[in-house]
Amino acid sequence: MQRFATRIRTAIASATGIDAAELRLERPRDASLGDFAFPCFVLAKQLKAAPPAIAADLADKLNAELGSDPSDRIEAIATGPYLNFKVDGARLAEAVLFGATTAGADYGRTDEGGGKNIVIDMSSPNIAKPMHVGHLRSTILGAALYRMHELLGYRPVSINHIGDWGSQFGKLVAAIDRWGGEYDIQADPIPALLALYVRFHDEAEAEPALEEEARAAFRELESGVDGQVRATWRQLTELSLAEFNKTYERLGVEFDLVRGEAWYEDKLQSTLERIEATGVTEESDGARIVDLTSIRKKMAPCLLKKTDGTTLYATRDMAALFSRWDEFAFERCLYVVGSDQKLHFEQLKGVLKRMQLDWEPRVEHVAFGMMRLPGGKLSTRAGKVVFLSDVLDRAVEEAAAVIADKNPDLAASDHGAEIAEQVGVGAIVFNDLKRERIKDVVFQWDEVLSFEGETGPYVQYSHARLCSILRKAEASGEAPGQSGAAPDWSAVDDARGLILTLGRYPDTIRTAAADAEPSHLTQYLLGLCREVNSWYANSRVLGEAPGTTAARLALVDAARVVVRNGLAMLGVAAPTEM
RNA sequence: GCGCCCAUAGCUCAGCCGGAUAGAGCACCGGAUUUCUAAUCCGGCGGUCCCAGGUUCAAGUCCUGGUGGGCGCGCCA
Repeated sequence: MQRFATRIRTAIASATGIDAAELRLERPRDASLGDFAFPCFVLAKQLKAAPPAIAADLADKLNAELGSDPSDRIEAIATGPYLNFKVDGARLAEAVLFGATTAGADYGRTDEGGGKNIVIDMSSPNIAKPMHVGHLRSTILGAALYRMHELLGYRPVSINHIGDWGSQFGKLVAAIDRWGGEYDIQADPIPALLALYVRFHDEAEAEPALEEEARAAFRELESGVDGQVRATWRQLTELSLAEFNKTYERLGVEFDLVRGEAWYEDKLQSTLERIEATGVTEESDGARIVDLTSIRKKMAPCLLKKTDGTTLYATRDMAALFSRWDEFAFERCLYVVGSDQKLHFEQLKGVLKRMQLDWEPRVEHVAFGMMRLPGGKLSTRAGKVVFLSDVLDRAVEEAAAVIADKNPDLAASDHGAEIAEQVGVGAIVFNDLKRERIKDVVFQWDEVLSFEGETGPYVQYSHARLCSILRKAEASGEAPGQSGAAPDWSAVDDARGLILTLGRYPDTIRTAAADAEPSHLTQYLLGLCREVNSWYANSRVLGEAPGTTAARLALVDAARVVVRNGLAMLGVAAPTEM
């Protein structure tokens, strides 16, 4: 695939004198026009001629060169101001289809990352609070970016920056001291802790002494004393992590490092000194700040130390950032965090800029839009949340019902439950990665539980159908290894667009990773499946002339590989039947 | 008040860092199954690409100014 584009580019380059690297080939609006397109407008000024004339002229010149090898011919066709190129169909099919199937799970793998580190800060739930639908986005966006970078030869490092520090732990400890006995924290920790947290806020309004107890508890925690408070904190952390892990397992997500804010506790002092040493800090209203108005007019300063000398969120994040740079010398450090924290990351980067650290551009805030309910914002304290586990459970239930309806034999078999899990969870994950990450989303049950149209199950179903054809080919003795027939590539002439799409998979991964935008991949998969389904609705694969069947099976197999790989990148299972 | 982000079909969204006639899904209407799984496919309906200027051979895409919505704005995280 790449080969054809390169040949075209070098040919244009030698005919026009333009650097081949600067030439960008497009996709013709209408696939019947050709496989690649080059608009000639850009040459008009230089050659002092009208674009259509240039196109016609270039077509003649290029055909002489690109057509020289009759067995690997590329045809140049001038269409108005455009120069379109049509690759030899058999060559294209062979190169793309065999390329994908022989590479298999490694299709699209490159070493362009050179083993460079990509730090991905993702998920980051808060201890003692439930994971809700809002946490899903960070987790699966981060996981998808992880897999894509890995495929491109980078060495990703995922870090779960658990929210395990801060004044809210004082509140929790105080609440447990008071009413802990009334709740069964061990049995079902998260709801119990949530209830305690909510109760603290309710009762603290009437009883201010509670706030003081909370502050005292947090002071003890911060002091480093290994007493009762710390023991409680440690226990809370362990219980919560065990709960989170259940969800991570269902989502197929793992972390290289689980480092909460507390992990950076002993690095705060050195971090402050490091920043102070560059002379960018100053005193303001008794607090220690870094002024950022030189970065952007009226930008709020970064607060590093409160009046009372204690540290803040930004201080701890700066400590984390330096720690990560020192440890990994990352090529990119991706913060997969909601767009509501945009300013916070601009401030962190602003401090790096003022310190004149040249690696500042490598720190990127991969912001995503807010999840809201039809009634308004999510709020843990107000109880306006949709628990992630409930969403997954309901989706799996729904999937089981659909399978029982559409495929009763499968539902009754050993793996019926397993496939329901894969389809249900897949629907949720795919749905969340479907749109551009920056867009806000309103959580709607009927939308996330939809299995038709542009959904995860649609893609999974397409994959299952392809697998089914391959299974049947095996049974009838028509599979490639069995029949031994040479593919007659003219039998897939009607699938040109589809073949080109398959060839574009590696590039899709590349741009999705570069833009930190997995939706490029979900959209690609939806388009690919639409093309595949449409194609085989009209083209019979099995039982045709051996050469025809061989060629079409090659297409089916390549499509199967690409869909399966793409889903794997997203963390969505690809069942072979459903 | 200030800053950042978003705005494309009734609804939810694509639109390949400026190119050819703006595309899907849902919903609605109609059609396809003795055929490799109908979670599918085919057709129809549906557009002042928020508004006004500007840049350009070319603007949904870039710039400026508005409008509407979201988010944020010094001792919370």
